[in-house]
Amino acid sequence: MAPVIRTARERAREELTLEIKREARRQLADEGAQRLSLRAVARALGMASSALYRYFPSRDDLLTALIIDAYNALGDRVEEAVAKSPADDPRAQWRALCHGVRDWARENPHEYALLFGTPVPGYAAPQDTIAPAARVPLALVAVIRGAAGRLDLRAPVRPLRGALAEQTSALVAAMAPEVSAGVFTRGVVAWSQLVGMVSFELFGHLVGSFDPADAFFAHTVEEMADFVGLP
Amino acid sequence: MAPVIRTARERAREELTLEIKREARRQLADEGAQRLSLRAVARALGMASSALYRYFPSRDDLLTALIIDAYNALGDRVEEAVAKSPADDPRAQWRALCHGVRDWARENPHEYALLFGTPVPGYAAPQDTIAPAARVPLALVAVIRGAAGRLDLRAPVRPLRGALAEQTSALVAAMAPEVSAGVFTRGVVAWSQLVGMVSFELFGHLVGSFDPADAFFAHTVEEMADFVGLP
DNA sequence: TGTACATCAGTGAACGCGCGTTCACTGATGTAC
DNA sequence: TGTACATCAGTGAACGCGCGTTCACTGATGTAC
Repeated sequence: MAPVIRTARERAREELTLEIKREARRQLADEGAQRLSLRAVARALGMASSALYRYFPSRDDLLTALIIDAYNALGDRVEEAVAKSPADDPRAQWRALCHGVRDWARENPHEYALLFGTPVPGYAAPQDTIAPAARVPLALVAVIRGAAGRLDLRAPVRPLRGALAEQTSALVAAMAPEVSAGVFTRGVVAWSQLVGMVSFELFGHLVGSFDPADAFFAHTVEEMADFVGLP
Repeated sequence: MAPVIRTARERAREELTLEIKREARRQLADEGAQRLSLRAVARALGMASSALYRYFPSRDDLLTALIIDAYNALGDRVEEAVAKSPADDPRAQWRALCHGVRDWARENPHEYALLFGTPVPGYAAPQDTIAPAARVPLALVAVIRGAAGRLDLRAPVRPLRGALAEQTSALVAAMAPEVSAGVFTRGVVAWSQLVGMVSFELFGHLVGSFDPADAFFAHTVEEMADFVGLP
């Protein structure tokens, strides 16, 4: 019963939804998330502001859509970068992942801030954001899994105790059974270091010390690869 | 000629300046920086909103004052925590520093976000914020300097090349001449990791994995102490 | 294929709100003689 | 010590702006017979 060919209405709706998001993304890139306004988007598109409510029930829903799109844009970029690296070279893959995150962040600073900066006040991330948000962490886990069995840990991992041992073993069992719990936590440490470093750069905390940050970034990526034990 | 005893006017001005900041800080804690409004502060204090302009020339100046106060509050907390640790135990000092940052951040999440989250759009940090902002990094450098000569690097530091070697040697010469350039960069890596990890926790990126984060945090602090080579 | 009705996109006015900042003013505090 | 003048804090009205959201409506598109 459902027609394969979309009706004019359906096509128009899909296109306008995309155009609204595109315009909103443009304003986000210009001004940042907190200055994003439905009325300004409607104005730029030449529509009445009330018309947007046919497409997004509220400003927060538009924001959610932008967040999901941003996570997916970052995920696409990173997955592609990793896939282009040699399949048997975890260190090259890790390098690609890190530079993918940084390059995307520098090209889209406000979208990066929307994902990893201060949460928008009063906004609660709905379930739909979880899967897109997990893409880069999952890519990182995949890189480490690909190196399982040939990891080279120069500094021994400290044993995990108590609550941490439980949290980690649940995650390892579900995501990376061939990786040791200690190495898995090192991966999480490396991931938080990566985001911390990119945030430092974009949010201006390296001005006067390691700015420009290219050399520091490249060096740290290698150091953290060592830390995780990637061959 | 300048009187030692302040006039009533001067005392009133100092007190009201403090009260304005106190109220602003309260609203910051409740709602976050972007919802902070001069009019709401004035309302809470029972004054006309125009009266605040006798104390702060604009909203941005009030924000700057809050940022400086927040950096100093964090700096006080961390310096005190480090000072309370055994003078000859760099690892204990590092531990105190890290937990000081995290505890303060959890107690003052919106102030932490003001310092380390998304920069307020249109706001440019003036010179006055630089020194307060440097306090925790300087405390970290002091911890590493105190360990100079007895560092225990299990994984060798990669050599610094080109621009990074230059940036680092300038900083090391000015701040920590007894520390090697490689270890100095590891300190910066540890600092960015610390902020990344605290941001992950406060901004909700550990929900569903390492939340609650106490055990993960404590473990990572030790791992990063190893990474920097603290005895 | 043509008609009658239902669905839906988009409009424009309005509600109710809050904001930062300016300005002419009043009245209290401080200063110089 | 008392007076005349200058300084300053605080007021209240106003400017000019923007926002999210609702609602009754018109007119085009889609659907069932």
